[in-house]
Amino acid sequence: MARTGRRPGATDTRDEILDAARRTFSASGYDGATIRGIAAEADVDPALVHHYFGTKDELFVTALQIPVNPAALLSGVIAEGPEGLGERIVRTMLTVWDSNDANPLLMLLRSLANEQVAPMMREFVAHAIVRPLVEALGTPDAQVRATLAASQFGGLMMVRYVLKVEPLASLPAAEVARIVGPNVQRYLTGDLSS
Amino acid sequence: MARTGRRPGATDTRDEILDAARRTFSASGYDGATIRGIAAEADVDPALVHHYFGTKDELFVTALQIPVNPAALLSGVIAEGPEGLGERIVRTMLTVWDSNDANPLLMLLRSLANEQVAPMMREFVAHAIVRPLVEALGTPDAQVRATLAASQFGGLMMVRYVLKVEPLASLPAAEVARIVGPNVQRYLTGDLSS
DNA sequence: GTCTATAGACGGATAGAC
DNA sequence: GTCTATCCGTCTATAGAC
Repeated sequence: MARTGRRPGATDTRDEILDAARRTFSASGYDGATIRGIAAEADVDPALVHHYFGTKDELFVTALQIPVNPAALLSGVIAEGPEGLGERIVRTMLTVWDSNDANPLLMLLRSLANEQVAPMMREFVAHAIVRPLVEALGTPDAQVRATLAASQFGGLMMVRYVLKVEPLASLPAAEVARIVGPNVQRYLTGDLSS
Repeated sequence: MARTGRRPGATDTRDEILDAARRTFSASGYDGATIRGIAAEADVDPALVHHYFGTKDELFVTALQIPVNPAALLSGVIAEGPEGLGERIVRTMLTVWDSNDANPLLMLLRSLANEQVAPMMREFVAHAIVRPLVEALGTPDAQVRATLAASQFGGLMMVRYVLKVEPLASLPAAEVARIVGPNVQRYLTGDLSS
């Protein structure tokens, strides 16, 4: 099955453009990325990009189709049974993504991140969310705990207010708080090694 | 303190532009929002926007300065003590944001969300993350549980890979999995009413 | 304070030569 | 298959009249 080396008789310009597109979309976001920029990154003419992939939107969608199917990966992890599932999922996700930037979900997330807004966002999270929590906790591991809590806050807002995934988007605030609260509490004051 | 009605002798065009900017940035994202669009929303000439706020970037920053200081809000919640802090924070956040769209953090988040990418993202989360989990769980509340897990995944990716907030961005995958795993596990198979 | 007019730049997309 | 040339639209930003 291994297919090493360059196949003779065919150029791989198309794949090079695709790779360049993935890198550029991930780095600059969908809006920030330009056809011209992608072409420069791939060292080809901008017209070639259109020639192979049509519109910018089609290129983006094509760039999302990646060999490694994340759903299949997830299914594999699930198949090992419910015990310790949470830890296995997180470890698998992070391990894959730490080592592999060409990842569709990561590319999607980074494509969301506008270059000018992302730094403001980090600033905001650090100052308005993490810092007050760190001061309130006052423990050596406060920074980790506060950041973990922030990750849950951020994900909740993402799912509820931006992506509006049901049923979480429509659940009453009090009910969500009742369910999510204990998890945040564990991050802040609970035993993290258990 | 109440200030009802329009004050005589001064126009409030500036505030109207600012409000329009907040609405537009929240709805369309930073890139998607245009000075022209904001001006139209405020029913004024585009040049006026520049006149009052300078560049688009300055307008964005100004729009972020909101009367309600989220850090102060958070401090108030923290001051009530560590017991039940997690639930109180989540409830306070959601309650404020459910009723008030003119919120800086929410505006930042939505400004991240490109109009073309956000739907793809929702699709991806629903199909590649939530659906496999729902099928694996097979319980009536599987949808809620899977969405909650997705919220933690998303927040983690946001903090670790997009915003790169330390120390969470540099922690080894295995350690993050050990810490975050139990929280995900609770969402998937734990008792949500406790 | 408000608007008209426009400069100036950029990016997506296409036609067509080679 | 690849590139040149270019059209066309959109945007920010400014100068200046009223």
